[in-house]
Amino acid sequence: MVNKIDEVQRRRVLAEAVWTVIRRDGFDAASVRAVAAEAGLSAGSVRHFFGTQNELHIFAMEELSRDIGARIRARFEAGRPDGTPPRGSRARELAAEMLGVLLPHDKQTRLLYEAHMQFTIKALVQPALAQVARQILGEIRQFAGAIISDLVELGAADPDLDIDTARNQLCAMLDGYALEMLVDPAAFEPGEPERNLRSFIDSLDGTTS
Amino acid sequence: MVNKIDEVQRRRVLAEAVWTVIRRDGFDAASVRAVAAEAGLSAGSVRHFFGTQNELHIFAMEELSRDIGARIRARFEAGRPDGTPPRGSRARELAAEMLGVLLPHDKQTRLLYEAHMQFTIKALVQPALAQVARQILGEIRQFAGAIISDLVELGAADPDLDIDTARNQLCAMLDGYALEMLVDPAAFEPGEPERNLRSFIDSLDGTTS
DNA sequence: TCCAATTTAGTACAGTCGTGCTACTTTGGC
DNA sequence: GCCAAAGTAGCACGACTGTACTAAATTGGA
Repeated sequence: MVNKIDEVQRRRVLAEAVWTVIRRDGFDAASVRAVAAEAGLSAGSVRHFFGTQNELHIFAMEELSRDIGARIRARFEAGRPDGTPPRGSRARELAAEMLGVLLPHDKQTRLLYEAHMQFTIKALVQPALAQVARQILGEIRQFAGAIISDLVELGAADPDLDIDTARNQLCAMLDGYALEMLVDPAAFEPGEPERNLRSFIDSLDGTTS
Repeated sequence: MVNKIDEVQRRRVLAEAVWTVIRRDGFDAASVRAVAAEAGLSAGSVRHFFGTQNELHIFAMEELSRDIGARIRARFEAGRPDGTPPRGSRARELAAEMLGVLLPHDKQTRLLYEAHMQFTIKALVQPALAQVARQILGEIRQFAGAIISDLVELGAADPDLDIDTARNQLCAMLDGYALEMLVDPAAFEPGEPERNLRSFIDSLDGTTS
């Protein structure tokens, strides 16, 4: 075996090249040649790791999905360093902070979301991508649901709260803010989406705030 | 003058052909030839009404923006047939109903939004489209703001409500629901987004519901 | 009926595309 | 040093692209 290069890593590099091209020129600009050039390879070499362009696209989107999922789980677990989350007002504050991981406020998150949105919208017309798109949205939904459930369990939210409704509202708000912040970042003052998210979380508390 | 065909109408027809192609295969599939074929014309004929492909794309997006704006204004005015909107709980109910015009629940709205999203995401990588994209988002923002303001003025919402915050939350929720409903319509039960929107509007009332 | 302006159709050109294919270079085990 | 496998580069093919251009068809006014 003369396996000099790490295939897994190489596929990862190519996936990231797809993201870069897509962020710069959109999904359909991610031709085999353009991705190869971005990664500093030849088109023939790319074909050695991905049989078809579609395979490359799907892998790149799945890899992005894995990245976003990992970000979410990392943030969720980091919010509970000692295993026992705080209660009351502090619990809501922490919840809002954790939700911030899903907003494109810093450069890195923004880059991630630009590619994510390009993939997601292309998935509307390319069924092979639709499954992955739904998976990412499902991950966000699950994350939001866990946060809401926790708040109720901790007594930091109205015990009579309709969890499904609150989770769906929160999800929509997250996705909507992400979209709006990508399209028109100048429309928001720094920290504004985060504060509004916090405000929503606080409103889940039945007692008068 | 031998102006036999209506240029305005012809440009509208071509814009709609752009929407159709974009909904079916994505933004970049809207080539001059594909749009011409969709409209039943030749590429040369399309070029007679639009000098370049970019001009065609921008006009198609602006036309869509105008359509959405008109839908919003029509719904807003239809909600006030006698000029004086109702008060209290009925005011909130009406507000939620009006907001429904921005959700892709029926076929026609869905078609409109599929094209809208394709344009919007492509605008992330095509500055010439970005201005139109921000304009549409601004229109939604203005609509949501007007509804919130009305509720406060009518005494149907907490007088101490932070209007900007509520408007931004509502906007994000609208955009997010629209996106999610396009990507994964099966994730929502019939009328669920509308009910959740209503629930949010109701929560703006300071008094215990 | 006929002219002239408008509209349409079609062609041509220089690019880029995905993919299949072949030849070349590199490299680890012997 | 040598060989075989792995990786790379590059070409060829047919198809599609935007745009420029020209010739044909259409049609209303005189």
